[in-house]
Amino acid sequence: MRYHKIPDETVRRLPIYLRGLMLSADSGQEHLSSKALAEYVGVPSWQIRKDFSYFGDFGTPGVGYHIERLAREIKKILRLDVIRRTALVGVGDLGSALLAYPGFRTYGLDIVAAFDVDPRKVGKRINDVKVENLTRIDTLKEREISLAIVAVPREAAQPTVDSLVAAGVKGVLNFAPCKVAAPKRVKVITLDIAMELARLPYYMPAG
Amino acid sequence: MRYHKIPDETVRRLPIYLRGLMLSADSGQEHLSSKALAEYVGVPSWQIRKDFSYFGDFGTPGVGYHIERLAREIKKILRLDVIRRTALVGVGDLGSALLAYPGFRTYGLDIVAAFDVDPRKVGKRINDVKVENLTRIDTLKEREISLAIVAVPREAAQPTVDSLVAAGVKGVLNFAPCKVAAPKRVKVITLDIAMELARLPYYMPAG
DNA sequence: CCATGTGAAGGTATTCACAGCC
DNA sequence: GGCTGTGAATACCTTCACATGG
Repeated sequence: MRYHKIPDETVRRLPIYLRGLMLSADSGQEHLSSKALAEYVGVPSWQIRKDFSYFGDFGTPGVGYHIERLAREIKKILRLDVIRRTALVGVGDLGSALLAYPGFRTYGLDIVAAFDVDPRKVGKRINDVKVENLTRIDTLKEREISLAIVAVPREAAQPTVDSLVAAGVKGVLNFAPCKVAAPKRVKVITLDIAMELARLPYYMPAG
Repeated sequence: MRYHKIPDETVRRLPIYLRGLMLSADSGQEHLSSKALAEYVGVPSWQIRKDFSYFGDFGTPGVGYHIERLAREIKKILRLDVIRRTALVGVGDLGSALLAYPGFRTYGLDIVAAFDVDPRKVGKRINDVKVENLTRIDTLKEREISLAIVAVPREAAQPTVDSLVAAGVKGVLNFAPCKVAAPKRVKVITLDIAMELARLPYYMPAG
């Protein structure tokens, strides 16, 4: 069943598979079965096969999937096969931590610019990135930066996203705990850390 | 339709509603319609009404929902009506940022203990919490700490969760980018920040 | 024989439209 | 009139079982 529309839930899982594939690439093996990958990532093997079936035949029956090839294909689907330069807005505690966070590299993503309103932060260097004044946000387009991470206080989130959109950004990862509006050509994913912690107690029996 | 089983997706949205209710509580209004709440939180009004319908009749036709009462009820459902003390393991960049993060308070959650293996970090005070040696993790039970946040490197995640489970923790928010195993009486939510950023390009048209 | 890929079945969540109530 | 609560319809996702292919 080639070239079907890929379900959102599958897209959500693709980065997990990619991570697993890259981890298992170190094992020396060239191929990997859906069952073995399932072990790595904690998703049932039939789910993995179903997910992969949405975008073509990449496995070999009796053998498994070619790790290298599958990883490349997933990157292509996720559009991680071209360089994606990312900007960070808001260099507070969380922003600084994100600047130092090595995890983005896993997916070929890099934070190459950082902005803040606070003049005391402007000019600082964190992890090889110089913090710039927020007013310079309009240089993003010419610098070919199409992704942004928003780590500003809640009140500043909407104006921040507005200026990012004006600067030509196409995708935003928002850490501010609020809804932000954007034209639908711009994808916004909001990640409210506290919210995730808040739904844990629901699943805890007692105490 | 009272006392139905609450769908997982509804549980996921409850903290959003709670946040919206608390924000709108400042408006001076006593009541709020599903439509008005929809504006605040960015979830359609029919979805909100459906979600609330799973746990009883809290609204008044023609008037809306009593903000205070609904907020209290949601807290009860999420089991946020009792004190939930939280521990943090791993006081690196991300861990430190989480210690300073004020957002948990929104849900009545507090980080009251922090642990790290690095002796240079032990003894430090961040945001009124003293960093303790990791070996003291076994004191969690007697200190009535049932939630934990894991912000350690990937390799350390599984052993960390193991010792948390041994120390009686019932819920874990894991920031390490990997699957972690735990007995099913313990709920683990893994939040891989880079993964969220990685699925943005998929939704971006071009460039 | 082993592992993939996929129709079909089953389950869950979203969306609609409207009856019922203030 | 306005807004809630909900059955019914729809869409979506998961799970299974097995035919197919190396």
